[in-house]
Amino acid sequence: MAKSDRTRARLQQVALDLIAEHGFEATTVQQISVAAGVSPMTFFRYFSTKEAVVLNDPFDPHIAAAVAAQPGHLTPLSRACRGLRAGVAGLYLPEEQQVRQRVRILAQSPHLAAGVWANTAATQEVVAAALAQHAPETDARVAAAAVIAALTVALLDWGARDDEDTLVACLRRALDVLDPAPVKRKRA
Amino acid sequence: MAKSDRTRARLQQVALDLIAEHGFEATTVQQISVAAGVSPMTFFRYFSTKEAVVLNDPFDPHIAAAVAAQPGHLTPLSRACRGLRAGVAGLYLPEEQQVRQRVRILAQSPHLAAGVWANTAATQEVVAAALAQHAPETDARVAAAAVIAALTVALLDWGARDDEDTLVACLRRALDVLDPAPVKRKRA
DNA sequence: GCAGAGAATGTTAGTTACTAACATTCGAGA
DNA sequence: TCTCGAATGTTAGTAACTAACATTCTCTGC
Repeated sequence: MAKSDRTRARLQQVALDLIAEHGFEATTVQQISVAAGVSPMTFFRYFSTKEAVVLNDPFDPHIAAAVAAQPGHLTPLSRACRGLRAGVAGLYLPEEQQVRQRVRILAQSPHLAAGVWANTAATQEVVAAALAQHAPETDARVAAAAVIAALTVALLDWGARDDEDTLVACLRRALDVLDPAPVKRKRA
Repeated sequence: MAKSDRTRARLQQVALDLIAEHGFEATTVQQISVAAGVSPMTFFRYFSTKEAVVLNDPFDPHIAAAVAAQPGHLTPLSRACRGLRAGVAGLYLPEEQQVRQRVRILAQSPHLAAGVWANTAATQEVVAAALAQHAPETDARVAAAAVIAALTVALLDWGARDDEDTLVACLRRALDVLDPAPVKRKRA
């Protein structure tokens, strides 16, 4: 592992610990850098903004393919939901508890929650592009935004709770709210 | 009109002009204040952040009542959409062109677009609360978020375009994407 | 018209996020 | 060991905000 990777990991770990303890706004970049034994400048070389250290999009653009693969005769919303369901199903989360810890931080600061939404812009675009093959562009954008918003809210909600619910199940339920057709036929 | 109202209006007008011309990031609070003949401190007394001068939520919390009035046997998504449709129908926009000018500014900066979403938090909550009477809370939140996201994207999309489309028609179409049942029966 | 009260604004001096330009050290391979 | 490039530091600056306090307006009652 290169030195830079270690520094980045150390910065992020220290940042998450401090923020979890004192809150996002109350934690300064200076504190983080000092605690990581590094100068503030170095922090910004690894994370372009303070938000970036805690924000990282769990949605993978590869789901666009899954969306595009859905049959074109469905409504844009259904296509998006079914595609996302397929994408979510393949989600591999090695350390769910650590993910939850981070999401918890996000859920607590409205400022960060807005950042999460902004961070999904790329995902929204690819989903919208996939939908636009069979629907007007505006409709595609609207459907994509609705689905991603639903997943985002479900994610934050999951982070705020403290039960045994699994993230994947939670996301699936969110999709069911928008597209209530999880019919699993044994055979057509 | 009190002096404070005039100052606020002047600051906002000057800010919108400058931002429309040079962009949001490129316009400093200092420039705005000077152009308005006032000190930067005064700017912040009227607008808590630079964003606030351009951000103001067009969604009125009174729509919560319309949502709550929808029949409980429908799915949360349908209830939300039908409620919002009723709310949007009663939308009165005196100066649609000025609204569009402002929305155009919002649509151009990703940072501001995220702010718009954050600004809808209050509306989301009241819609979710109205839905929660007949659905699990998480489902209610998810449906509310999806619907508001759809309207937000439709709003920004409308601002980015330059056609003769009216905002209300645009919002209605967005709702149709999520709840394709605008059936207008003559008589039951 | 005028005095006083309270609102509106200014000044000063900070803190924090972030950037640019340039100097320095560190680490791995020749 | 030398050397080159990566990693980091330093310095100096800009811009968004904030707090505390001083000043100037503006309206109201006399």
